[in-house]
Amino acid sequence: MVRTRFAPSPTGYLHIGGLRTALYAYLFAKKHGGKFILRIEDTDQNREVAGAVDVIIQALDKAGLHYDEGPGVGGDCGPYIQSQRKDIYLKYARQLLESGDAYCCFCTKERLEDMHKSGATKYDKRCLALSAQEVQDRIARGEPYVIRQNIPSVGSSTYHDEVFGDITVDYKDLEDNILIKSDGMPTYNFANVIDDHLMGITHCIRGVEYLMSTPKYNLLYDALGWERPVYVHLQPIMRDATHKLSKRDGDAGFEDFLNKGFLPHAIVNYIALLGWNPKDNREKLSMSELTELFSIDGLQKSSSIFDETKMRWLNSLYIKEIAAAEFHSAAMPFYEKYCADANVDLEYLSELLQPRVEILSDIKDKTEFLRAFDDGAQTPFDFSLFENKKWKTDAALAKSIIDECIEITENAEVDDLESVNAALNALAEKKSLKKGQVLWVYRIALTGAAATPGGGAEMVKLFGKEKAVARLRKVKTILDS
RNA sequence: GGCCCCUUGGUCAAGAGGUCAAGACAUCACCCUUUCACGGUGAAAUCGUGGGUUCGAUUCCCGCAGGGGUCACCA
Repeated sequence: MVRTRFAPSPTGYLHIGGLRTALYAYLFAKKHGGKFILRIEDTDQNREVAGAVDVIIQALDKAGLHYDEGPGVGGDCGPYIQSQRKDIYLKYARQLLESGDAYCCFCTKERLEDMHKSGATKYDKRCLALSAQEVQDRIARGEPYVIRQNIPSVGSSTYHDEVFGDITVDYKDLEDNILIKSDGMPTYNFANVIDDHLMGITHCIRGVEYLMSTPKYNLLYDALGWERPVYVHLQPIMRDATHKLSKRDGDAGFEDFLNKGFLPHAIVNYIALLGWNPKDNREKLSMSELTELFSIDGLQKSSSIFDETKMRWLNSLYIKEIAAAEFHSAAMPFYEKYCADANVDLEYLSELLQPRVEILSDIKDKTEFLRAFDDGAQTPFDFSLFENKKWKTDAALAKSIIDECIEITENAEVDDLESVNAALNALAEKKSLKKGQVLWVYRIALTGAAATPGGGAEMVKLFGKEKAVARLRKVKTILDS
């Protein structure tokens, strides 16, 4: 049975790269009828962030990555939070101490620092030479110590990675890393191995930053007599050619994109395609399609650059297909923020906006005309907007038909778009103008904006007759003066 | 710096010795259209570099360059 895991450290937000790692682990497990597990790696007590675990849990839920075992849902291999598993690690550390695969180290941070200053790139194994008696005495004296992994000083290790192939690393390039810190907590290097084994993880899917240290973990698996998992290392998602997506630059949080008005699945769909492809040309894929198509041989060896523009495009596809009511409620927070004083039919506004926004926050710009017109200025907008080179219109033309426009609006059956347009067409005919000329002038007079989410008739319906007429009258006053 | 990894248009990418080197986003043009958007058609744009191997290299090998990763009592 395939078992994969997502093992984030709780930093207070879910990184887009982390989400993609989680997604691949999830898809791989689901594709093979296996289990997807969430484990929290919080062994660094200095980095604790309050509420951070909930942030991750909620984000995974929104993204649709439902885990089978983990905090909150339980499972047979709990607890799933490493800080609650302290004793477990200690037990195996002792076993390693006995077999000689690990040793106690009393070197102070100062000595370690001095070593590095004098050019050393790794720990010199000094404490490995300590006698059993001396170790015992110093522990008894209460001297702080750590437990280090005893890595062979010669030889090399080769292992297979599913995306990078065979990776060989010389032992001399590996340090005797710390397994148990002086506070008794394990380091990632240790906890990760113990937990992956105890939790039955069969496929270890994680970032490339662990590619080089994997031989160390393999040594641990071997020393403990455990079977190594299959490794799948993933290249990072980049902001540009030389920088990773980072929290610091504000372009890395899943929640940030949600707040910008991206739909959760659009984000998931997009990042699925960043570093993986299904070998056919489909790009808009549901979770079940992703599950069905996912395969590690579609994984990319090189890193890829995050392109928000393309994600916007994908998002627009999803926005167009959601139900009108769903769009409306998703748009609500943006109306509250940007259209609070607009006094228009918001449901109708949603109907007009849904096919025209790529992400929900586009609502701000798309509704600019609702805010700009009524700002109390003498001229409600720049009348040069009446000028249209294709239709050959200008303010003078506007002036010549503004009375009729007002009249049509006053008599309009506002909800009946066709009748309003018919009246406008009749006006064009009467004045020997082209349809477009009248319609352009009418829409501009009504909205004062070069681009609006709909034509003149739609705008009248949106504003309501009273407001539409008031606007036209205001324009007439200025046109006449 | 040592070690490990990566390198196809602006971006995501297919391609695995012989292709006019797919497709998508973005860009531009045209069409549709009362604006914007949608949609349609089309254009421009790519194999980092130098050597090999081969009848033939984007594809295989070596070097170089560029980029990334890693060398913590962080994960």
